[in-house]
Parts: sequence; structure tokens; C-alpha cells
Amino acid sequence: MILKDFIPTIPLFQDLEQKNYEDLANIVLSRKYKKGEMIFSEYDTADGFYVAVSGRVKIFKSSPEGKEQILHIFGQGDPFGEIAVFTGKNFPASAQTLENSETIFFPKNAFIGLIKKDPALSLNMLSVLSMRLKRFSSLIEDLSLKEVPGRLAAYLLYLSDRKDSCDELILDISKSQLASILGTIPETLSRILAKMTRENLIESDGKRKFLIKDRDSLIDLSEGERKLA
Amino acid sequence: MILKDFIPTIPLFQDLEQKNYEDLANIVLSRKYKKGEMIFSEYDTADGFYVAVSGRVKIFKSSPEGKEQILHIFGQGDPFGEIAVFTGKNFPASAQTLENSETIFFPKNAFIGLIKKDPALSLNMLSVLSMRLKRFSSLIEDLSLKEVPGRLAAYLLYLSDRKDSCDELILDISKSQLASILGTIPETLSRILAKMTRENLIESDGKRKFLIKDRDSLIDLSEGERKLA
DNA sequence: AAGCTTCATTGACTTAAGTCAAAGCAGTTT
DNA sequence: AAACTGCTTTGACTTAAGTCAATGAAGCTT
Repeated sequence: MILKDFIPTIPLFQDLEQKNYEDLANIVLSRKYKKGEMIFSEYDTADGFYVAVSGRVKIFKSSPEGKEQILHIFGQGDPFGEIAVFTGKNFPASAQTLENSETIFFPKNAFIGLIKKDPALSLNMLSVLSMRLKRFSSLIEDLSLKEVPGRLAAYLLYLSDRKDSCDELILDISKSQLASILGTIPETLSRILAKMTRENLIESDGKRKFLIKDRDSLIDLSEGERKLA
Repeated sequence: MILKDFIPTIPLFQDLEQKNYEDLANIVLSRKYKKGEMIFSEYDTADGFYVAVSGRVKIFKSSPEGKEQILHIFGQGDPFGEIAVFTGKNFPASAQTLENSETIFFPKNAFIGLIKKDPALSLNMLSVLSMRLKRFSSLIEDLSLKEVPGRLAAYLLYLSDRKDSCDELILDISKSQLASILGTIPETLSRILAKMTRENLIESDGKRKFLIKDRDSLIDLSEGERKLA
């Protein structure tokens, strides 16, 4: 991947002045990671942030007993670890690759210098952070106010909206990881998927392919207006 | 409260150029609310954000069954509703006063104009949003990976750190509201406080005053290294 | 093909936390 | 003082979801 060509495709860097693309290209470092490798750990000192070039990265928190909560899964063009750039010190969560991945790294101080020069860059960054806050609000709402079937229903609906294509959808992650996104464990997820199938809300090939058979009931479920038997 | 004097005291507006304080004062609107009044509802169209001048405001999500999750409680000098400025459209949560309160309102477009002019302002805003993301990460971690006693222990320790003053602390909110911050309900909170008292971790006057009697155990509890009997 | 590893499912059981209902205790208003 | 209100506590019960353990299935490796 040629950096000069890649940087302008990153949404965070949309609409910058031409000169700033060169400045950005000059401060970045390219880094490669194998599947399953840690990029950073919570509490590591943070001296910059990353943008995914290829592969996928999960951002997560984990408990002493080994349960995990995934906060995001990021892919090509997504920035991560940027919170630490503005709060100083350390990362608020850990980052680990799900596949062989390539990233570019932006050292903190050089990047802050750039932000001061180009207001478009700060507006883009403000927009990225705001969208994350919105997502987090909604995750907090899910964890605190909804039960697992409701969260799962919301997630399935979200996937099917993304993929416009009618009612068929394909998970791009394992069910264990899905459990970890939904704030539960694989056993519980498995049981709830079985229930949903039994009650004809969905159908599945047993692997990663799902068909939504009763969208209205899924919506009710996601809004807490309905329960599984 | 005289706006010209108040605006420079707001942390979000630290270190701006003098001229920008005048610009800010020119675009703001003052608004007053009675105790318990809604400032905005989730899904309301957002055309600006607020800064609390006096009183206190809770930002929260609520479920159809009436359970509530408080995301923040804000007071003098704290900005809120600012996410919507950068993501457009609507607020991600609702805001309601806990006391008679006064706010100033910054219309979206005028404010974005200012941000483009003064990079110090965008850096301050980036720092505010980043700190909120950090808090949210930690709330998500609490809700997903910790049990209620652990969350409560963490909250008590957090309060006692704020108040430096040894091991005594005073809640500045009702226990029902505390329950809502911790992602639980008053009955559960009440039972856990009783247990903590029985096991000599804390002592209380039965109202809002608490004494930490066994800080180490509270720390263990908050880290999931220990359980209540 | 046999064996290995990782992931997924299912059953039996436990437990944390929620629901519902009643009673207690302030604080305040009339 | 009596009555009303809002918050808190307590008890008895229910339930969602977690734990532990076993089995099954899938995909790789050699």
C-alpha cells in the first residue's frame, strides 16, 4: 500500500488542503501485525494513534475472570487510539488484531501541530469522536436497559440495514466475538439464537448466514416491547 | 450572572484569544429551567449545545418500563448536548434538571464558525469529548464486566478521591439517582449498602453521609478480586 | 484419514439482580 | 398534630443469565 495514495482516502482526512496530505505522509510510520497480536494494552503509554490500512482490529476491555467486552471492531480507514492523543497518558482500552493487519501510526505531537494549522482536520476529528460518543451512549443503553435478546435483535437489524440486501445477512465475525460485542457469553448467545429460530424470527445455516423471517417481532424485541417465550 | 464575566471561566473556553470571548458572548442565549424540567429529549432536533451556569442537570437514557440510566450529572461550567453539534440531527440522550438551573445556549452554526477561527477552541473541545469517551469506556466496562457491589465500591472510592478529605464522604444526590448512575435499582442498591455495612466496609448515618472503614476491601471489590458474602 | 485445535451447542445447576408489595421514616404542607 | 408526599428499606419470590462440564462439529495440519 502506497501511503501517499492511501492517506487521502481516509475519511478522517477528507477535505484537507493538499499541502497537509504531504505533511501527514511525512509524520506517519507504517506498522504490521500478525493475527491475534496486541497493538496496545489498556494503560500503555500512548504517544500517538493508528489508522487501519488492512485487516481488522478489535478494541476491548477485559475482566480479571477473562470475560471480554468489545467496544469496536475497526477496518480499513478507521482511526483508533485517538482518545489518548487529547487526554494524554494512556489508552482507555486494549487493541488486538483479528487478522494479519497493517496500520499507520501518527505520532501525537506532530499530529497536534497539524490540527492547529487546518481547521478542517479538527472538525473531522470532532465528528469522529462525536459519532463514537453516540455509539457508546447506545451501547450503554443496551447494556443497562435491554436484555440480551433485545441487544441481539438490534444487532441483527443493524446488520441488515447496512447490507440493504433484503433479509439475508452474513456475520463477518465469529459467534464468540458477537457474544463479546453484545456483552454476554457464547453459551447464552447460542441459546437465544436457538430460541429465535424456534419462534420463527430468524433462520440460519448454523454457521454465519442468517435470514430474517419476522422483522416486526425483531423490532419489538429490540425495543423491549416483546419477550421470547 | 453576567455572561461576559462567566464565559471566560468555562473550562471549555480556556486560553482563547480575547476577541473570541466577545464573539461567544454575542452568539449565546440565556435559558432558565425549573427543577425537574426537561431541557431536551432524546431524538429532539439539536441546533446547538448548552453550558450549565447554575444548578444541576442529568443526562440520561430511559427504557419503556421506566428504568433509567444516568450518563452524566453536570454542573456549573460543564457543556452538554455538544455531540449533536458535530453529528447533526438529534441528541443521543435526554437532559433534565435536578434543581432550578440556568444555562447558556450556543447555536450550532455560529459556534462552528468560531471553531474554524480559533484552533485553541477545537483543541479544548477535542479534549472534552475525549475525556467523555474515556468515561464512557469505563462505564461500559463497569456495566458489562462488574457486578453491582463492584460498581458501588468504585463509585465510593471515586467520591473519596475527589474529596481528598480522609475517609468521610457525602453523596450529593439521592440514593435513587445513585442507583440509576450505577445501572441498577434502589432496592438492589439498598441491599448492597446494608451488606457492606454488615461486613464493616463502610458506615453510614442512614442518609447521605458515609465513612470508608476498609478501603482495601473496597478496592478489591471494585477490581473483582473479592465478593460480598 | 487421524489427530489437533478452535468454536459452538446443550444440559443441569447456581446466582445476581430484578419484581412486587408492604411498611418505615422524614420532611413539609395545611 | 394529622395527613400527604417522596424516598428508603425489607421480605418473599421470580427470572435472566452466568458457570461448569460434556459433547459435537469444522477446519487444519501432518
